[in-house]
Amino acid sequence: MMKRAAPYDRDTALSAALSLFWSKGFHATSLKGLEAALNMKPGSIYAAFDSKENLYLLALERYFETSRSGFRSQMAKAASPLGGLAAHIRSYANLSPDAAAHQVCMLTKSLVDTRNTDPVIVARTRSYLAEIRKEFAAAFEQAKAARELPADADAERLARRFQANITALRLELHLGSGAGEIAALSEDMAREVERLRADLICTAPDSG
Amino acid sequence: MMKRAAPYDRDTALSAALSLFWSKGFHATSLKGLEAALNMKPGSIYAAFDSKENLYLLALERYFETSRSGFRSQMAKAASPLGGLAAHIRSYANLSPDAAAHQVCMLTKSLVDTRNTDPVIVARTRSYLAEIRKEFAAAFEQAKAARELPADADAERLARRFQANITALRLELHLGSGAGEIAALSEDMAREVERLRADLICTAPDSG
DNA sequence: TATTGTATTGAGCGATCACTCAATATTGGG
DNA sequence: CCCAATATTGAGTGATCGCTCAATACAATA
Repeated sequence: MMKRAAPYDRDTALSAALSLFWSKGFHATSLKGLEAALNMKPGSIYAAFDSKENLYLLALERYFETSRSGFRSQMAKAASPLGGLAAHIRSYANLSPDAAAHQVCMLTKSLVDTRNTDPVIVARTRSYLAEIRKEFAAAFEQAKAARELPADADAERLARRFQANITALRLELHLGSGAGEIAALSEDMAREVERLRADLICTAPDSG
Repeated sequence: MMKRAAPYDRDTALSAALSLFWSKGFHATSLKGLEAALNMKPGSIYAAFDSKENLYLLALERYFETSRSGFRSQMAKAASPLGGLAAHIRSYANLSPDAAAHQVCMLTKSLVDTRNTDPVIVARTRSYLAEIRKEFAAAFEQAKAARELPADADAERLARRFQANITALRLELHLGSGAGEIAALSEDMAREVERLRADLICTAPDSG
């Protein structure tokens, strides 16, 4: 006796759920909205995903996996680690306007939305943010190995700073600032990364 | 015929409302929660504040006024404009742990929470963020006037960058990172401001 | 102190919330 | 072609949502 095949596509459904949660946040997303977005009746949703919270967690996981693998493939294409990190920042400034409005980091949104209301989601969000930061730190370590960075550079610290920059840039996109302002901001951030190169030195000149 | 005096303190009530909205966000804050926080019955709340949305807007206004005047008095105490801006950043790293957990910028939270659900709140939030940025830009202009910055420095651009840094730093506080990590991040940001000083030059040395 | 205008009260409104489950539809195996 | 196993359905659950309003308590005048 074989199981009946599921007539819904789990990946499509999760993708639709992610899109809605990303847009409205956890609390402002209703089951009614999810029913419409997933094209599923409440019973099917609960049979497939157990609860609204669990569906959110699954969508968040999907977001995390997609983000991380996207970053990895961007880095694989880069000429150098630091070049890849700078290019990653600049890539946010080149998004189409409609894609740009979408662009708060889902993890940031998740953290802000549920920080004092849903400990389970917060814990998961924290760990994904840490995973992404580890990814950044690994890239800075590669830069050290490639002698792009001095051997005593603190990869963890640079990674946290880098992640803070990305977060702020994406919030600015979410805010809907003009393309020129976004370009200037991302350029400032990208150059901050490039200025770390070991062959550049900052000095205080002699006074007078 | 005189009016009966209101037995509730409007300032105390707004402060309590702000605290609750700040903690939970607009959507996750219920009237029941507000009744408890303000110690008012639903009828009184609606007589005094019209609607949940309007109460939120009033609390947000209060937050904005407090933030701006706090920044202004910090700057008034500073030895120099750039010094004041750097000190402002460092001040976030010196908060007590319980105050730190509270510390997402309410405007950031407001933007993320209501971006696709409440246009009225979003519009007000945008304008407050712009007002704060104008405050930062004015400080950078003062730095130019005091010859701390070169005359061709772009105050608007520096202000946007500064605001992005503050936003990211406060998100990191909200995330609950360790005191050491927060201190390192804020130090990186504060030094970025100080490095703008006109008497520091970055050069690329001769190769070899 | 009686009157009058206003502030406060809180039960309860219809709508919507997340969610359930008995009934039904659909499938592959025998 | 029928049956057993599973997926889907959607009306309906109790709880809670934001909010209202007739009733009540109160303070200032006359």
